[in-house]
Amino acid sequence: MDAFFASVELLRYPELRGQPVVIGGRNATPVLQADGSHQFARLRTYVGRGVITTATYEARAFGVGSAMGMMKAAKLAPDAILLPANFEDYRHYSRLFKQAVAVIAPQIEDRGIDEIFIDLTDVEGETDELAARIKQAVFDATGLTCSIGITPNKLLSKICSDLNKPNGITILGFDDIPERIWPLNVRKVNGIGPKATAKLASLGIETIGQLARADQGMLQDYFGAHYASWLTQAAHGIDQRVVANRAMSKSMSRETTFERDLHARQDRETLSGILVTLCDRLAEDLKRKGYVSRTISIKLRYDDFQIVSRNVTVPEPVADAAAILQAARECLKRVPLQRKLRLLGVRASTLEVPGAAAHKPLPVQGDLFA
DNA sequence: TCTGGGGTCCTAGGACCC
DNA sequence: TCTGGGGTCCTAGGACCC
Repeated sequence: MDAFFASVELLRYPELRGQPVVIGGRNATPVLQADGSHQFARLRTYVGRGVITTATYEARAFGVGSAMGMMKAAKLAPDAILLPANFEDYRHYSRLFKQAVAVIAPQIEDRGIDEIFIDLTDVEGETDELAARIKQAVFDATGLTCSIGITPNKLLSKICSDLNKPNGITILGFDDIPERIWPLNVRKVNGIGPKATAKLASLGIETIGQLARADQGMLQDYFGAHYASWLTQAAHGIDQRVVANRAMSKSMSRETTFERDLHARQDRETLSGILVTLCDRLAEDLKRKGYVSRTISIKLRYDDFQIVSRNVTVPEPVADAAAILQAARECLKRVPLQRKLRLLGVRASTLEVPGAAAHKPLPVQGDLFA
């Protein structure tokens, strides 16, 4: 989806169309005026720790974008309109667009709130006509635009879906790789993040084409055999992964960054209240999905941004807030609490659906020596 | 007064079992 | 002058993604 959160907000506030708008923070709810219009906050008035989750393309023209600190963004685009995130709305539109696509092509893999992989192998129709149909269905259901890449596999489609944003269609075959993929920066590959990009740059590798030609032995020395081999395959556009409809979540979590850093002793009451709230919310989430959990974890971020986690496996799966809280407190006892804290989180993993027969995945036929 | 919140997958060591 | 080979589960951290 194109600038998803911001685009959903524009459905509600169409008067903001064409303006730089950013989504983020907690307390920038527009105020309804007596004349029926809204008073919107400007980015320059923002004080606090938030980051931008989404920016309209007009805002991006100022150099602001996702994950940028809002204080920094305010310097680049002080007059941009600031709106708080409404995740309920986004989840609603997320369901709508996914359902609309599913009518045309049922084989779908979820990639988060605003993105999916679609297997079009067995769907009738010409490629370009299919892309147009999908975009139209999404628009009819939501009033929102999306961008589509159609290629032989997930890796290439992910790259291509980004090449013609917003409202774009990119169709590409293996033969097009040298011309259209190899000039791109390695960072465009899903799975090459900031760390790997920096390491590759230090080896003189900037583009996907350079990566494709890189010496395998050198890559192995720097990245290990497994990742090195994946890098080379990726650079050649090779990706055998299937579009998999995952039925169950692996984990669910709730976390929060505090308005100011808190100390385990001085701010004991405040922290305790936050922990209780997080456990309550997590329990709600689990119950809504019908999950129970056997592993409860806590996550702390210290004021120096170091992250630590502790987890405990409980003898019987839990879903209620009190049991989660108890497990979380067990974990907290095992973590150093000298430094001030910036973030606290609680996670439930090893999820099960009570009553459902324990589902063991079938062993995959090995291809190891083929 | 840089740096959110929700996830997935991988690695690696240790305990423990047969 | 020893201490195999296979497996599972648990824990902690890290890279990466939306």
